[in-house]
Amino acid sequence: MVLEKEDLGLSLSLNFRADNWMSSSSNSSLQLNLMPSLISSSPSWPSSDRETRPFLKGIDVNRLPTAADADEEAGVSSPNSTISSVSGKRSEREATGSDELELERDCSRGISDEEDGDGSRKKLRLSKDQSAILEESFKEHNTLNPKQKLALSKRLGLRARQVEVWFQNRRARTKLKQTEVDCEFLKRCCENLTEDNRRLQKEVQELRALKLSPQMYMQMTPPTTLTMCPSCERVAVPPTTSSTAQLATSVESLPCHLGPVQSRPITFNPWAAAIPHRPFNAIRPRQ
DNA sequence: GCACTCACCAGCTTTACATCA
DNA sequence: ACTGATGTAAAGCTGGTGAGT
Repeated sequence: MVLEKEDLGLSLSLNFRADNWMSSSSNSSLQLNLMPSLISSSPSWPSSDRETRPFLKGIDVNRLPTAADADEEAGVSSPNSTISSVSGKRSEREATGSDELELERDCSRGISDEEDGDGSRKKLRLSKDQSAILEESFKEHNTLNPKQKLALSKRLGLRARQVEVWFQNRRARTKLKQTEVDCEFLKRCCENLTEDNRRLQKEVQELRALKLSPQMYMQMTPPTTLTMCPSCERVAVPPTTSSTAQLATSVESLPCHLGPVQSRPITFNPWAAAIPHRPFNAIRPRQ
């Protein structure tokens, strides 16, 4: 069975406003929708398929939490993290070799009396319903507080650690997808700029050719300079003749309420127009 | 203020499993 | 039917950070 990305409920959309891309305070413009469009389509395995799979020979990895799991949920929700978090002290802690620590570690690995004890790691495959519920929960909030984690783990019949891991991996997948979208977008920006560059180079060549014939040069319409009234933010209508004098007086004819104003040329930044603000709504900022 | 512990997270890796040629 | 390559997702490992003591 091959699952396409659509099967995972991942959908992408590129929506951006060209005028606010560079603004750090702008709204999210490049939207990435990684939420399940169809909850029922998200799981890796159909439940019927799952029932026939041979991979659960040893233990039922979807078993309800055991007493050890209950201990975990009661406070040691992330035993592996707990160990690893004390990065500098890890060796110290392991050197102590306390029974509690070993038990805790075993719990985190899913090792229990029910397992065959050969050290092999049995892989959990979430059921269709479990995946759907997790996706639904992720859609609401991509991180879980301990209370939510506990409630979800009980609802799903999983260990809190399993729910935690699922959310971590899900965030990672979301971010990876976001990166792919960003790369694709930047690639297109690059292509557009290359095309612009080619067009402008051609224009420069043409202008240089015109410069060689002064008669034509004098007949040319002067370069348009847009001006803006600083008070009302309106753009002045550019002069339609080639008269330099009229061009010079165009500032005074601005639609301004405050009398003579200074002109303000409008600058156009192709990057500002082309590159939308990079959204990361789905990604929670690091603590 | 400082040291320590704890919980959580991101990033990367490993591993089990499914699928396909 | 078997097998190796490959993709995917669950889980492990490591280091960083903030909060609490």
